[in-house]
Amino acid sequence: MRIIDRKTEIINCAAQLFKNKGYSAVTMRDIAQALDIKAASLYNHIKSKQEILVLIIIEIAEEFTRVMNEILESDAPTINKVERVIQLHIAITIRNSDALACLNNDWMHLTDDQLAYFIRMREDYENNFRKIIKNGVEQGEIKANNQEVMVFSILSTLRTLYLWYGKTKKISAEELQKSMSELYLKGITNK
Amino acid sequence: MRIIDRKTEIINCAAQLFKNKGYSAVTMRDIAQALDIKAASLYNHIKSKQEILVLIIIEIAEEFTRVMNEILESDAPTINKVERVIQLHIAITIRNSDALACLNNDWMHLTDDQLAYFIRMREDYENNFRKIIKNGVEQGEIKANNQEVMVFSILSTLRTLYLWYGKTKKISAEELQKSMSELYLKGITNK
DNA sequence: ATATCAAACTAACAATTGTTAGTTTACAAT
DNA sequence: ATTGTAAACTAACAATTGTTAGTTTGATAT
Repeated sequence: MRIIDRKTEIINCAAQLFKNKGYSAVTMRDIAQALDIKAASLYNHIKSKQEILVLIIIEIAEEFTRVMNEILESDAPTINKVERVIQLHIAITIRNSDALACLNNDWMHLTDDQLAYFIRMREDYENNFRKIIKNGVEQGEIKANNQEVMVFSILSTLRTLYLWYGKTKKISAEELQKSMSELYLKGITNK
Repeated sequence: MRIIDRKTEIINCAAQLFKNKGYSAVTMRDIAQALDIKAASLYNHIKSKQEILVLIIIEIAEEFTRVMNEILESDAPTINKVERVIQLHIAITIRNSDALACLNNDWMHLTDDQLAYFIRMREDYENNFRKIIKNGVEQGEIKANNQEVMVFSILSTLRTLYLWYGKTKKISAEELQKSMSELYLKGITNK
């Protein structure tokens, strides 16, 4: 076992390829070639192509689930909770944008139990964020406009952050966090 | 030629399948089966699988390009232009969400000229929206916060609208338009 | 009745897919 | 020196892929 073991190297390499072309369009030979080995050699480390997908997606999904539960259970004001959700997405995007892209685009290629597990986590995540917003409205912190639109707008942006981050001139995590909070909390117009 | 000809039926059917599983994971036999014919029969109507993808994506992309240019050239206030962009995405989402999903997820499977053409349209679209925001800042209509964050947040939401629209309890195009404008222009917080 | 033609069919192809079996290599520990 | 082991290899497989060639069907117009 090295500092980063071979299996992890394969997972990371695969995630990068999946990000660019999608799970289905990437072959085991593609992954092998990127690592400068033969396709059959991959099977010394992983069980199947499916397993690679599962390992990429589930770990990230569980992290989202875990942190979201922490945020939900805290007794901070709603605005603070929304900020922490934004922070969570930024942090994971910076740490592992390849896996995030894969989670977003290729989750439907999971099968059976793993697929059901993922879908449940995803639904729970959305519902928990919905609860945060709803609670904010009840506490008078947040406008009583269409809550669904708020929920999906914010989550859409956060989920596709990986498409933007690092693309234009570099922006720090702190600045991104600040700008996004400002945008969603106060809007874009003057006055 | 019927009211809706066979080729269009194939395109629409394929778009729906592509939406669910992605271009690469859908086989010609899948498309054929959904139409209750054999795969080889498809080739009486279309030239290749690639052609289906091109026809789905390019038409929509050109529509976005065309309308964006109209909006950009108008002399309406910035806020009005942003609202019209929102309106554009809502309209196309409602009319053809399958094709929109395909454009979003499978554009990278275009090849050669079509790929270059698409990428150029996409870049132009983003740049044009960026110009609208920038102009709004210069006119004093919009806050001088991080403009990039505004651009990508709004476009992210608009581009993934197809994932949400029609999912929860139905909301009219007008109400969606109103809620989204309100959200982005004024934010979610009270006061 | 005959000809036309769109649109389906059957059968097959060459290439590519994920995967398995069995073997070799190179280095570390005994 | 011998053994063990991680990690590569070659060769091949059965299935699936997009696609082509040639044929049949069924309705419409002459």
